[in-house]
Amino acid sequence: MAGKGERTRARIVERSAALMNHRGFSAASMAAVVAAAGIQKGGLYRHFESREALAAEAFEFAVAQVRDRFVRALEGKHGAGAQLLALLDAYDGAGTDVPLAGGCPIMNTAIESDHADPALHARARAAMEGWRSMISAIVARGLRRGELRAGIDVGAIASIFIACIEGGVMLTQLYGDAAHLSAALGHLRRYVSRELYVATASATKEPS
Amino acid sequence: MAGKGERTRARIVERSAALMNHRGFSAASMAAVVAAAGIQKGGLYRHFESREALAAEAFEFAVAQVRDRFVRALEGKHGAGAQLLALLDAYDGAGTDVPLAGGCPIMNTAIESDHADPALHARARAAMEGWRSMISAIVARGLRRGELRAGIDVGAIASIFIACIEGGVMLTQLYGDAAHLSAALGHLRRYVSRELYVATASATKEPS
DNA sequence: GTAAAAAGATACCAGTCGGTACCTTTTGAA
DNA sequence: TTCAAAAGGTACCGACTGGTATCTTTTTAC
Repeated sequence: MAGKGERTRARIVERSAALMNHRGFSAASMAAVVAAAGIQKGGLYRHFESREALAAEAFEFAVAQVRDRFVRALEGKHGAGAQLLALLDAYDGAGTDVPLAGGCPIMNTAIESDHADPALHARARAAMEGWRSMISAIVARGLRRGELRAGIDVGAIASIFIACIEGGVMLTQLYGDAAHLSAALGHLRRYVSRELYVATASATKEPS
Repeated sequence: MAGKGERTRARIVERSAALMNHRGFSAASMAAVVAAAGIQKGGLYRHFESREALAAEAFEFAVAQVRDRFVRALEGKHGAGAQLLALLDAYDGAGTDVPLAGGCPIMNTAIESDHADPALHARARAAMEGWRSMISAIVARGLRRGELRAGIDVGAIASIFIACIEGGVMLTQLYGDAAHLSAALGHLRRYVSRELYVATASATKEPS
């Protein structure tokens, strides 16, 4: 049965993550949270020490949801080029899916918490670091295997990828038009195939 | 003398713009605003109908400050390539300058107001549209004059530019490290010179 | 210099914020 | 079936929110 309390607690985190990614992990009021979670305040505070603690868990949940999406997208992909392209493909149509419905939780929180909530800001930084290291690892491995052009800056490429993607997500959220994210993703695909690739197309098929 | 009231009003807008670009145009409290402006609430509300009206003016002021920076950067530059590169150059060291100290006000507001403040969201969209049309106009003129490669998508290039820049600004704000924005700007510079340019280097020097 | 008008300060308002004490209901092991 | 523990609901708290009525001070035209 897993215990009713645990199920309720999980439901609160899920609903809070969705609500707070839209309204802001700092900005969303407890009144809105309890309404979305289908519970009263007295009941909610039995499961969480404070609003801050709930916001932290909801943020980590939202980040994990997005991360899982991209980890799944990498399954079965072995070449660095194929993995980078798989990450980009994973964004197509992601704008309307649950995890990314309110935009990227890391970017949202990075901007919302800047100069306002140091604890949340640190969480956003840590989450972004995970996202960066995921891309950096792919690029670094591709470099070691000679699949990607030698001499490129691993950290800079991670920054370029994330900057372009996050900016595209922001524009698509702002205009309600997926064309902006598509343009950014298309640009990165061309960047990968024209500037980073050194191996032939077969490199995307043969592992190691 | 310009009237003491007008000077006070201008001071309130300036200080509010700086404060709200850090704390959020929706999130910053009136208590913080009046403290930053050096005035009491009763005095402030003589100049502004409501908090919302002040936030709107502060936002437009912040946007105008940033826009002016880039309009100035374009002065004397005539070729499309030179203008695009001048825009990118204008970002170097801009992270610590007053207008961009809290990040791009358009992006900040786009994310903060999403699903929370429709009026502010519309202002962010309008401001972004101005930013987009500035870049689109440069690219379109470059196309007409044969300076840029034919067949490129003007709107898509504007999206790519803004996405990459805004994402770079966000990363630099998040980490407090200008390297991320520099990587994004360097990427766009290479993109302009390798993918967009069709004319020789002389095209950057001879107007029309 | 004077007096009216503009500008600013003080002190308050109702409503909402996050949070909690306390009571009722539900759960689940014996 | 029983009953203690867990879970949830109700009603409240002080602090803070945006906003305003009212009084005092400063500015400015004459």
